[in-house]
Amino acid sequence: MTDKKIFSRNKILKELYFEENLSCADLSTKIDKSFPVTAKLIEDLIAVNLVIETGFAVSTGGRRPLTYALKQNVMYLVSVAMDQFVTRIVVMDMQNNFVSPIEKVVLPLPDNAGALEILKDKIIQVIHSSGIPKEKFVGIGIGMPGFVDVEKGINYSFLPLGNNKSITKYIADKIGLPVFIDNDSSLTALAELRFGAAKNEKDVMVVNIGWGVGLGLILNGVLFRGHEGFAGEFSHIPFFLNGKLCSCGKTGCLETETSLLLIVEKAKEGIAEGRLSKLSSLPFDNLEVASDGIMKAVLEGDQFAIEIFSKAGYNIGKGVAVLIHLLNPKLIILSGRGSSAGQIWQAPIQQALNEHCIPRLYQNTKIEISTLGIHAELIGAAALVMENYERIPINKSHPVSIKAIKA
Amino acid sequence: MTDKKIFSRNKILKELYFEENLSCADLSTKIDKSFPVTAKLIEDLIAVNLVIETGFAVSTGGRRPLTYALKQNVMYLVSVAMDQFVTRIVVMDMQNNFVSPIEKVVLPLPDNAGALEILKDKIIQVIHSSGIPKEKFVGIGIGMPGFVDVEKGINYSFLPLGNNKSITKYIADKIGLPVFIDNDSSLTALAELRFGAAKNEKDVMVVNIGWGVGLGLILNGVLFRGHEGFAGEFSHIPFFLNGKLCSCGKTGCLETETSLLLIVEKAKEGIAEGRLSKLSSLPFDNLEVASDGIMKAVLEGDQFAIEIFSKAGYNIGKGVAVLIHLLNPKLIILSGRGSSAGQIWQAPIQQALNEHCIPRLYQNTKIEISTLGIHAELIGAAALVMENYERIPINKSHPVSIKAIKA
DNA sequence: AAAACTTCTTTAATTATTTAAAAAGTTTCC
DNA sequence: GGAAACTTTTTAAATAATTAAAGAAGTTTT
Repeated sequence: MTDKKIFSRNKILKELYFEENLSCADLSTKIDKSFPVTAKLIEDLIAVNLVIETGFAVSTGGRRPLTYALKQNVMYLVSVAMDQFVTRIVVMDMQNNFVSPIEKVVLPLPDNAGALEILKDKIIQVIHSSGIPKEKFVGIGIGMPGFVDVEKGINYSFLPLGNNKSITKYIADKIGLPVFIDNDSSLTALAELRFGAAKNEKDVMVVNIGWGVGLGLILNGVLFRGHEGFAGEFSHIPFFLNGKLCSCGKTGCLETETSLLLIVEKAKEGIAEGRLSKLSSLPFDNLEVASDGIMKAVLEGDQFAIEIFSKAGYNIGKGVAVLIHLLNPKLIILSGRGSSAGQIWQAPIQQALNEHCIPRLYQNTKIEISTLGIHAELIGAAALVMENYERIPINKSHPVSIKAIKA
Repeated sequence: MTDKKIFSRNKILKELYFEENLSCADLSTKIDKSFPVTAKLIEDLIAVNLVIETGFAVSTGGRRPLTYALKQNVMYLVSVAMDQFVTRIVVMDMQNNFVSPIEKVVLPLPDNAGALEILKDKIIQVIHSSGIPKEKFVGIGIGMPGFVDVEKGINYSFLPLGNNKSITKYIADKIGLPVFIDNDSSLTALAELRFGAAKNEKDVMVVNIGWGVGLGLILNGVLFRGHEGFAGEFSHIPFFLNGKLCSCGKTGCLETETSLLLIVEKAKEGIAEGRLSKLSSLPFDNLEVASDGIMKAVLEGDQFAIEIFSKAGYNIGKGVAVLIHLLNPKLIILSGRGSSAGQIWQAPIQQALNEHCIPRLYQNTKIEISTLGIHAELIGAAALVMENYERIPINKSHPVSIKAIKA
């Protein structure tokens, strides 16, 4: 089988990962090959047990097409979602299921020279304890905060490795699987684009509400990363004249007035000042538990919690107004950890848009809360590997590949 | 000749418009066809006198390639650049030369029901007085302010035509040539992308300093227009808490603190307050003359004029800081009318970036002043037609096309 | 100064795509 | 209610494109 054919074959597998049950006609247009070529490739893939027929799709006015899907239990992925404090690792299958328990590791990233090695060891551990043979893994996808160069596999903010060495190469060498990294907000957006509310949409902003306020940009139907891969630094746009010092060293950044970190802080302050609220019993030193607790209180109607969220939401909305003016998106998705607070975001954001947007511009822009929520980054990390699937070099020791090549 | 061949043939003409003197190998990759196919098409184009050989290019280490270019005096374009007050019309050839005098028409757009008809008549007049037979015109490109839907050919802000009828269709029907419209800032960016400082760049922001502050976005190497085509509304992002009412009805928009309109106003105020300056003799009721005069004074070192520009520049810079955070561009080009003030913009903008940008982000972002300047929009309007050249339906009465089809 | 290496051009062989036709299914209209 | 008209998928034959190979022209290296 020629390199080109393998490339097309892998593109079919990739398309079937992103969308189950595609017909030969669908695949033909998606991989940009003619029907005969596509049909032949599918036949081969069925012969080597990577793809199966899944019956007929409903007719759209003509003959019903045969549909195909990836065979189960043949290929797996490792997904890693990191934030500044906690790292989650999980094994996923090609049907987007978690097939191992989500391993949660407390792994603070700032000023942590050993973080990368711990990360590597934990990934190995998760692979081992999954009981799945390593040959069945396609690759490892990792989402992380900071300035990430996707191509070079470097994070300029965290996980230092000396001399700008490649994180992906480091882990790939140690574990023996292809590794891909990206910024956490980009992966959140990728998850939404491929499996969430942004599916099949062209221009979508995914606001990743977490300890900061990240932004993943889907422009012209693809993830936009910018010249050096640093696009989406929503958190640090100069936006307020509040004089508040930001973690980045500047003042007045967007995140000085909105983020889950700020919300936890405000809650802590309020409780200290004696506000009556369900929040009074929260352990404010544990950020994850505290922020989850506040969001739970919001859903239960706690006045104080809602008040804090409304203020933060209004400020996010003002930032979103800037996005709408500059990029005229069709949809804005609120995703990430903070999306657990649900519809509470809608009202204050809409209020901000009413005040700060030209009507013509936001009239046709929807705001939606992610249904992927906290899992978005993990799903995005898996998707990242598969985005690059056709580019993964054929590893001779890779049974999955070998079987297919023999055909 | 099949439709597909005509499509590829037109793509060659298009590529030769955007870049003179391309080799067959260059064209082959650019139109995404094999060498034999491309060679055949070029042969045909030479046979019908649309393309000529232009000798050999310098060797890049091997055999010197034969280069080709568009034949002169065979095809022409009409370019129109509108702002809210003045409209410019000119005939251009395929070598980007103005081949007629630039016709300047005072044509105020706000609340002007008859503007479209005047525009149409003026275009006809320019075509006639150019003395070039209509069959030699490929099409008409028009840049205009406002919310423009490029596909539908509608401007939601100006040039009303009732019932959302298409401006392009209206003019095309009356004149008998294909018409394309776009937002003025988008065309400025297109000109920079194709013929200016953004040539061959991937991620560039073109800041169009005029009566407002427009923005043309080049993302992933192509002009980005957004979901409905309204992207780039830089002027009206909510950015200041100055309480100043903007023309859009909101307060605190970027353009309330920076734009040529504001600069003229500030100059007028200053002079009225008795500031000593070369500006005292300017006719402030004539915006064009006044703003040109102030920019001239800047270049001549007038203190007061420089002071005004520095403040405006700082505020643009603060806005640019937002762009850099969100989109991580490689290059920012200051274009449009205001670029005549030249390098004076650099210092205050850099100052703003120093204060409001994360160093890592703006370190590798350049700021440049456009060399296309005031002509950018006209050049962009011509480029707009040629961008769509392969899509222009073959008009049977079009000698240029007929000659080629016969082959 | 000749050999080795690049790059462009041409021709021939291979490969892929297009097109036409058949098969299977849905909707419409008399 | 059932045949006709319309859709869409699939198959097979015709057409067109790409690729590979070989030759030509020029540059760089040894």
